[in-house]
Amino acid sequence: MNQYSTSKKAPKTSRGRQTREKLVQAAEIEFGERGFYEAAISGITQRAGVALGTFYVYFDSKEEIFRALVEYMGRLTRGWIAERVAESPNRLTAERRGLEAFIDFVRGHRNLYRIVSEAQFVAEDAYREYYGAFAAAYRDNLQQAGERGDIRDGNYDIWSWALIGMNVFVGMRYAAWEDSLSSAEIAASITDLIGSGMSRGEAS
Amino acid sequence: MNQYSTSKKAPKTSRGRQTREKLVQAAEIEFGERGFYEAAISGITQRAGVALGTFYVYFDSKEEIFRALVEYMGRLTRGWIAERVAESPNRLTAERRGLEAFIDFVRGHRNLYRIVSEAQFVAEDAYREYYGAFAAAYRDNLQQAGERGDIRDGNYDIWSWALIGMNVFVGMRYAAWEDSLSSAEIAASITDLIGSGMSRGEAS
DNA sequence: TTAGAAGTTGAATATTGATTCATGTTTCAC
DNA sequence: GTGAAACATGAATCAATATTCAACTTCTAA
Repeated sequence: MNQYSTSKKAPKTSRGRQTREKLVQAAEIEFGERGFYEAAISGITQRAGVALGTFYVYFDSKEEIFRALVEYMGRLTRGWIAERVAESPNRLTAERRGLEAFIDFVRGHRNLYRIVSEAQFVAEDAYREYYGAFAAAYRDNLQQAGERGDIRDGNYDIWSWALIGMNVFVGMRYAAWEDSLSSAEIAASITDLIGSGMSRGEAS
Repeated sequence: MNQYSTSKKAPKTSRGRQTREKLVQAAEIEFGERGFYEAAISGITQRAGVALGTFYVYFDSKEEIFRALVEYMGRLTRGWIAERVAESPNRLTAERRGLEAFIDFVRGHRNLYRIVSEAQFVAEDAYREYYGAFAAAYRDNLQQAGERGDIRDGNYDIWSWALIGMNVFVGMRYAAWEDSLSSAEIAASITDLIGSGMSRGEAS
């Protein structure tokens, strides 16, 4: 299983791989700006600088390139975050760095939200896999942190989804929609919340 | 400003209001099942039991009824939650009840997610208003709880979006996608997380 | 050098469904 | 009882674009 997953149309030469890559990157812009249905294949091929027919050399349909794009964005995002979270001294620091990285990523890929959330209709399985992959990785990290005694016990499955949701919504509001606050400020505020909770310490 | 907002086509009689209401409810199903673009006006009118042309008596376009639907769902959701959160003894209890109510709501309106998130492309302003209204209400609640000394200080704006994100994602995963866990269980796990945080209590 | 595999081209096809509109029906104030 | 406003109807229009395809070009192994 490679990055071309199930397609019968995988490129065989490096020239072909380049063209396919150009198409996927053009699709990021076209789908991001116009949404799946308003996006035109001709828009993608124009942006990629190839002829309309070339599209069908590499993809069977509009839906197929969209799926490929969602997977591509997922790999890109997870890779970017994993790199910047690596070797954090503890889970809370990893959370902070992860959110910072995510916000920075969104600021460089404004179309991420539109693309990913449209996958819900266009390719629901791709959508579930997208977040499922994040959740699985998150859960493992929490598990390990729990075993190290780094964090409290809890239902880490549920926690993972909750933490992803926080990241996604904070990213949407403060990175995709507006960027007056620095990623560090935002991440600090969130880390404070999930580190100590919102209750006052009186009961303990 | 009423629920028909800017439309020039507001119904004038109760017969008209009924027909319009039937159309919006049919739209919830049609848009929810097929998504905005695959949804057909004829599908909406058939479900509502009226003729195709009747649609244009009440709405100028497919987009307009979609906007109306998003607003309608927002009012419905907020109303439902507010009712079940009212008169909670403290903020954490309110959080728990709110999430429980939300999960139950989603289980009765499986199409909520598809509709709301598709609004991102179809009617971005309606989408922002949808979550903006939630966030504003949330922020006010946190503010009041903070003033009462019920919760710690923090950036309540950011916290609001984080908490909404948690609710949305947990609801998606455990209510829209799967419902093996009870809303009470889920809410308890989340309340635990946001109440006390994930750090162990050693430092304090 | 060359065959054929891989890649490229863009005009033509074919389907789909949103919106219009001319006509018919119901309601009700007077 | 009547006229007008409100409401309801569904066949016809029309624009948009995903996909196909037959011809052409580039590359590479032997």
